[in-house]
Parts: sequence; structure tokens; C-alpha cells
Amino acid sequence: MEIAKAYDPKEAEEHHYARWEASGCFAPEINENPDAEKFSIVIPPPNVTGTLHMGHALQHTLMDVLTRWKRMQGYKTLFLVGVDHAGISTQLMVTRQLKKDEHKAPQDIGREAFTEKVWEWKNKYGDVITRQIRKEGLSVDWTRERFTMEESLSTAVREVFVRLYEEGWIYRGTRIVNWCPKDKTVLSDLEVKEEKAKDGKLYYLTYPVKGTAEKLTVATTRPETMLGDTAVAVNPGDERYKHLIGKTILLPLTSREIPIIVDDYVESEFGTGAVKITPAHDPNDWEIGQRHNLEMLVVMNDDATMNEAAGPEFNGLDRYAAREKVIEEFEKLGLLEKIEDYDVTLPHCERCKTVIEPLLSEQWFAKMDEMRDQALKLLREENSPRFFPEVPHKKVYSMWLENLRDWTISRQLWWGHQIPAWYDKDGNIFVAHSKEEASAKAGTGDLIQDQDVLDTWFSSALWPFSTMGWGGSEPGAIATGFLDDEQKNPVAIAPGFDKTNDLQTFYPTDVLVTGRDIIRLWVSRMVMTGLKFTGEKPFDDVIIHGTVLDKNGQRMSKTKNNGIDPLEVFAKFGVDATRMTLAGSATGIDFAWRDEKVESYRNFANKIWNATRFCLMNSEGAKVDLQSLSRMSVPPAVAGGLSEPPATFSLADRWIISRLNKTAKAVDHALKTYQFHEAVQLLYHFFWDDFCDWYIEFVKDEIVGNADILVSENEIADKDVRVPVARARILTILEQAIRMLHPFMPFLTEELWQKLPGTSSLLHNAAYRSAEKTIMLADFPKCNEAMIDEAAESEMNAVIELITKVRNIRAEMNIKSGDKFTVHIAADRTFQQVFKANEPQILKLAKAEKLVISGKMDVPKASAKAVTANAEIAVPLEGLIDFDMERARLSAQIEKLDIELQRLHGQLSNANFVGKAPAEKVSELRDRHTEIEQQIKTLRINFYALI
RNA sequence: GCCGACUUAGCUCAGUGGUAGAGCACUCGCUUCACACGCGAUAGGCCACAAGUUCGAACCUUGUAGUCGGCACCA
Repeated sequence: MEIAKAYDPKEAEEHHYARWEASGCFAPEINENPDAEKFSIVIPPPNVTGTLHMGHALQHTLMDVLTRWKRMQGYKTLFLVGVDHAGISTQLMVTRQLKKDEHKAPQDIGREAFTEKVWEWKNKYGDVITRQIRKEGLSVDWTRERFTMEESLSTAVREVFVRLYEEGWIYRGTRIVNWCPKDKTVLSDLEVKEEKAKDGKLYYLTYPVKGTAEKLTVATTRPETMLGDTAVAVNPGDERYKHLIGKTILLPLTSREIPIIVDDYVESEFGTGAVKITPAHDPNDWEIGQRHNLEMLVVMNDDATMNEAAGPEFNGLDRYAAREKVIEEFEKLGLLEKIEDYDVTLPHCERCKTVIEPLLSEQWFAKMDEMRDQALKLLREENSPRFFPEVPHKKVYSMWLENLRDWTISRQLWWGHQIPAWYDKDGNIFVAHSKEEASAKAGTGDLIQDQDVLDTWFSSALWPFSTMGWGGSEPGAIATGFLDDEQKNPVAIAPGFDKTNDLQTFYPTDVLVTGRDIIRLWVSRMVMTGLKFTGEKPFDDVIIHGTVLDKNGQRMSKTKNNGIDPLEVFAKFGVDATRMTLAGSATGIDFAWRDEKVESYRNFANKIWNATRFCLMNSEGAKVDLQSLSRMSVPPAVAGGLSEPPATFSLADRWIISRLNKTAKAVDHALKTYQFHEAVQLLYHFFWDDFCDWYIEFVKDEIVGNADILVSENEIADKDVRVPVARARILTILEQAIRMLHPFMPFLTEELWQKLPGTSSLLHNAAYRSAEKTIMLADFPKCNEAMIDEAAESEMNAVIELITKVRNIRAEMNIKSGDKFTVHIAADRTFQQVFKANEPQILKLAKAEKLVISGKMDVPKASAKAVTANAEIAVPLEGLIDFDMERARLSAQIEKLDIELQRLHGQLSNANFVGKAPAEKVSELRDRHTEIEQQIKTLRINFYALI
């Protein structure tokens, strides 16, 4: 069979995904083994407004590698996919569109019509990210796709809210909150980003003390808030102000009189030692206000303009205009002491970058204390979740939990889960699962539901179990199942999908893969709610991946416009090459994006393609056959025709099979410890260096059918029998390698595997025997310890070293490629045998025409020389050799070895080393010392022979 | 202010208490019948700096410098 000369990823990417999906390979139901262990992962749901970026691609690749690997091992695998409704982002997006299309604001059309619009938008544009996920090749179960706003998940949200409320963990209260004046909503601390202000100023305002000629100076970065001052505070121990305590201030620009109070919060050394107190506009001031029973005077509206309480002159002014005006007025009054430049960091809205205004506001809060304590207990007692890498994430996680504050969970938006609380005419609150239930509680149907929605992260926090049908049953009980809102989000249910079983089967999940920025926003909250509502931790392991940076090591951002679009990279180099690049960078470490890196994996993909091409071109009469890798690989009929059981394995065969098994073992270990890059390196090295560069070259003549094959000395095998055996063997080794590569390079490997003769569902893991043939379900290769052959590895290494040294002579002596020569080899009996047995390969790969193998070197002076660990090599080059050049070559080799010899000598003559180092180490170094000494000796003899 | 990470070949990065590795780039040579997205052969590093622990440190400890993060505070 012949295939194209180069790999074209596009074709494979187009064909296989749809087929996999259609044949149910992604759904756990494909697994026929009733006793199969499960493996489950939930995707961190991307925003419905999102488009794929490199961070997703990295995260998704790691999850898919794990899932495909486990699936091939016969685990009942669920990789659950879904999308987040992304409250603010989505509302902003639809608001913008509404303005553009209909020149309307949400308020113009009302809540119901607006949310209807959002659903329309979602149904029309909300699948961008999921289509992109398909392109990535993710083996997610689309039959279980979830959306945080669908009915079943909303049920879970309401259940959690009601329970927490009833237990007293959720309350409504008036606090200073982070207010975004542009989005006009409250934000949690985690949605606020501190950023340095460009030209921060500190304003010193002077306040006259009533009944004296004295004045008191306070400093502030937000002068406009002085309109809401209700006290000035000093430290109780501050001698400067002692006599003023209890007196009052005549607050300029207002007609108000405010007290001078003492509070330990004030540091005498800082600023002027006197602090203006604005309880309604600053969190610290609010606390002081609580302690001293101060008036809370709100002087701003929700759009950060000043309100009536700020006085008629300021009413309606924007906060910055008001700031200017306050300064002007103070200046006029001679009360502005000074303005200093001041480094100040200001809170910004994560979404719209507007400066946050701390504001007194009535909101819903969740007290996390009980859940926090459970999470901390889990961490301390069971070290769960385990973070990979553990440093520094474990600490970030635990420190945040330890200092956890109440969570502001309400948002002044329309898009999201509306808070299940109803108010009667008197303002009494009834929290319930539905209006009916609330009415029953209230004894009246005349109720109005709370207008706010919940923080997007509230529903995300329930993701691992709400997606699996959790409906509010008691911890540990079987899920009650869920209902889907069919009008809005119809979900196809796979045949055999038992709605009530998912939670029981797949929860808790095995591993979570996510970025470090949401450890607190999301990971911690999943742990807390998971423990409380299911009685179990939602996952054991948390892999925190690194950040993909641009090629200059900068973070990718829209403002810098330095983002790299994964889809463009897919188009240029293929999905598989991109996945290899992402999986090939060390877990948890940031790395700069380089197209060159992808290019090298693109080349690797092509290498795999061409190695397969070669095997297919020479596959007649053979097929993939696992028996061909075991010792008794010759069919009985043939074996019967020979007098002895045949030694069918050449050195190269034993070697590559040993390497294959070692690689399987190492890959398994690497993946178990989430060292994805380690697995990538192992597979790359095995395939390219071991399999292509050496094995294929060694057996090429044999499988092409050019070579006579020696069975034993003087006995040449029957080609008709031997060639197919050799072909089956190379096909099988290739097939095993491709299987191991599949989790990383799903498209290429499927494309090739389908073409290999002899592949069928019989090669599937036992759990998938009746499924349609696909490499996705092939059994993942396991190490067979019996096939690890150290003798073969060391003998093969001797042959490789020999060939390399001869090639080196050829290159350094400038011998034309067409010129053939004789190679003399001196070695001990064992290695004489080894070299003899591999003579045809050595001749071919070293481009020599004759080998002279003996126990002692005897060649003309005009020879190029080299030594290996096991042999002395000479190539007679009468007339071609330049003695000066050869001497230089030899002395360079001697010099190199001598440096090592000196170091070894130094160590071995150190009594401390010999006395204290492990005996094994000492003898290892002694052997090495002897070996190098011998090599140097040989090289020296050769060197002096040339003088 | 507190905490953390990083500093290894020209570049991007692996790595280990005892011979320093890869990919790309560079140099030289190959139209070798799977692959020039290839083959072969070189070259290139006192593993940031200093001190300590150790028989032995690039690896462990401490300090210094640079780079980058996170958190807190901000009258």
C-alpha cells in the first residue's frame, strides 16, 4: 500500500472527529465492562461569550490526553463538557448588540424581553466555543453537554441557596461593597483588580474646629467623599490632638457639624495623624462608624454622580467633577493645605476597567465559615486536593481560605440565576425553591421576587455535581435526576444513559485541570460546596497549568494585541502538532510561545507519517500481530521444519522491543504523575531516534526483501517465510508506538492506524470489543518486564557507537560518500560476535565495504583510529590520510577523555570519598576510570605511531 | 510591606546530590530507493553571583542581584 508523501493534517482532522462522535466513542456507555473503574473529568466551563485562546488549548489538551489514555486502558471514561452563562460578559455583549440593532437599552424593553434576547443570542452565537472544542479533538461526551443556566443546574442553584439561607449562612445586609458605576452592579473582591493609578494625588484638607481658632488637617485621595464625612478620628494616644477630643468640626462646604473621635485604627505617624471618616464610602471608615455609632451618609448615586445629600452645588456632578470642585472650593476658603503626588493603587472592574467605588449598599452575602472549615480540614488531614505542582498553589489556596471573608453573591444584572427570595408588601423575605413555595410560606401570593441575580461563580461552584444531575438530595444519597428545560436547551440523551446514575458513577471526579487565576474563584468554592452538599470532595488532584506567553515572554492580552489564535496555529501546523507543543511544556510552568516549537512537532508528525509509509510500502504478506513481538513468533508449521527452535530475534529486534517496553513503562509513570512533557519527550525520542534512525535502518534490507537473512552461521533463511515475519514485527512495533502517541496526536494516529493491515476491534481494550474499529479504544500498551533486555541494549549501544565512530572518521577525514573502505575492529570475543552478527548493517550504515574483526589491531600506519567502550577501530586510508590532521583528531579525543580521567582520579584518590560514598558509586567510578584509561592508552599508542 | 517563582548552549526550555540534555538556529557533508517537514557529522555551557552544609553542590541552606507573578495596605 502506498500513501501520500507528506502528512496533510486537514484531511484527518475533518474526518475522524465526526465519526468518533457519531459512533459513541466519547460517551462512557461505549464501555461494555460492567466492572470497569471509572475516570471522570469536568471541563472548566468556558464563557458562552468566549472564543478559544491558547490557555484553553493547553488546558483542554492536558485533560484530553488523560481521558484518552485512561479510556484506552479500559476505564469507563467521562469527560464532561459545558459552558458557563458568564453573567456580566454576556449581558454586556447583548446590551451592546441591542443598542446597535435597535438603539435600545435593556431598561427600554424590560427584564423578560431582555433575558429572552439573551437566550436568542445564546442559541445563535453561543456555540462558537463548542465548535472550537470539536476542532481541538477533545473526546468530550456531547450527549451530556451542560449549560449553567439550564433548568437542571438552576434547580441545583436554588436548592443550595435555600439550604444555605435556612441554615443561616446566607443573609441580606448592608455593607460597603465594590460598586462598578458603569455596570451598575456590585462585585466580589475577586472580580476587582488593583491597578496603579498614573497620577495619584494626596490632598490635604483643613477642617476648622468649632469654638477655637484651631484647625485640623486630614489627607485624602478622594476629596469628594468629604461631603459624606461624619467624623474625624485620631489615635487615642496622640498628644497633639488630646485637647480636641470631644470637640467638633465645622465641616466646610456643608452645614454639618461632626465629632472628633478616637480610634486605634488611626496611626499617629501616618499622614497628619487625623483621618476623615466617611462610613458610607470606605470599608475601614464603615467599621469605625459601626464602633462609634456614626451616621452613614451616602452622598453618591449608583452611577458615581453625587446625590442630593452632597448638597445642591454638587448634586448631579460626576465624582471626578465633584473632586475638582471640592478642591476649588477649599482653595477659595484657604483650607487647601497642599496637594502631593502619591502612588496609589485603585480597584478596577475586572470586566470594564472602570474604577470601583466603595459604596454602602444592601446586598446578599454568603458566610463561608462552616464550609471553609471543612475545606481546611480536608487539606490538613488528607492533603486534598493535591495540587500539581504543589508549590506555590497549596499555600495560595490555604492562605486564602484562612482569611476568607463573606462572599457578596448578589449582582444587579438580569442575566443569571435570579435570587429565589420573595418580598411581601411589608418587606418580609421568603426564600424558597419557587414562588408557589414562597406564597405558601407567606400565606399570600402578593409577592415580588428579588430583582438581583447570583454571582456567576455561585453556579460554577456546583459544577462537578450539578452537571451530573444533583438535585438536592441528602449528602451521599443517589441523585434524584434532573429535568431539562426543553424549550431552551434540549439535550439529547444517549441510549442507555441512566439519568439517575451519573452522580453515583462519576462523582467525585478524578482530576481538575485549570489555571492558577481561578484557584480561589472556583477551585476553593467547588471544594467547599462539594463537601457540604454531596458529602464528598469533588476531585482528588488539581493540575494547575502554566500561562502561555507571547514570544517575548509577555502575557497575551487584547490591549497588547499579542494574542496567538490557536485556530491559526491549527491551520498552519495541524492540531496534533499544536497539542504536542502544549503538552510538551513542563506542567505548571509559564512558557513563551514559539512557532518554531510547533514546527518541530509538525515535522515529527510528518516523520511518523513517513515511517508508516515505509512500513506500508513493504507490508505485503504481513499484518499487525502482537505475537510477532513474543519469542515464539514463527508459525508452528514453519518451526516444525527446522531442527531447532528458531532464534527469530535479531539483536535489533530484541533491542527495539526492549526500548518499546521501557518507553511504555516510563510513559505510564510520567502520565501518572502528570509529567506530560516527560511523556512527550519519551515518545518523541523513542519514535524518532530509536525506531526511525536505528531500527528501521537496521531491518530495512530485510523487510524490503533485499537481504539474505542468517538464521545461524551458514544457514540462510527462506525469504518467503522470514520476510513476512520481519514485516509483521515492524508493523506491530509501529502500531504500538502509534497507540502510545494517540492521546497526544489523536488525528494522525487514527489516520495511520486505520491504514495498518491487521488493525481491528480485536486490538481494542477488552471493554470495547464490539465497538467499531478505532485506535481510540485500542488497548494502551503496557510494559512487559520480561521483554526488557539489558544485554540487547548494551550490545546494540556498542554497535551504534561503532557505526557513529566510523561515520565520524568519514566526515572528519573528508572521505567522499561514494568511497568505500575497510573497517578493522579489535574487540573481545563477546563483542567480536556481536559485530559479526550485525556485519551487514554495520557495512551499510557506516558505508564500509569490508569488516575485519579480530582480537588484536594490526593495520598500516596510514589509518584513521578511534576507540569505543568495547572496541578499537581503524580505517586504513593509504594515500588519503593527512597525518597532521589525524594527530589533531587523536589528541582532541585524548584531551577530552583526559579531563574526565583527571576528575575521576581526583575523586578516587580522595580518602573521604572512598570512605564515605556508597560502595556502589565508588566501584562504578573505578570501572569508568579503568575504561577511560584503556581508551586513552590506545589512542596514545596510535598517536605516537604517527610521529 | 509580605509571600512566591524564575535565572542552565545564540534562542526557547527540560533535567539530576556523583559523566550537563532537547528542539530550533549555527558550521561541515549528503539528490542514500519512508521522509530535505529529511539523513549524517561537528561546534557551542566554570548550570546568575557569594557564602554555607556535604567525601562531593548546577541540584540542599542562607544571602545578593536581576526578571516576573501573587497578596495586603494605602488617610
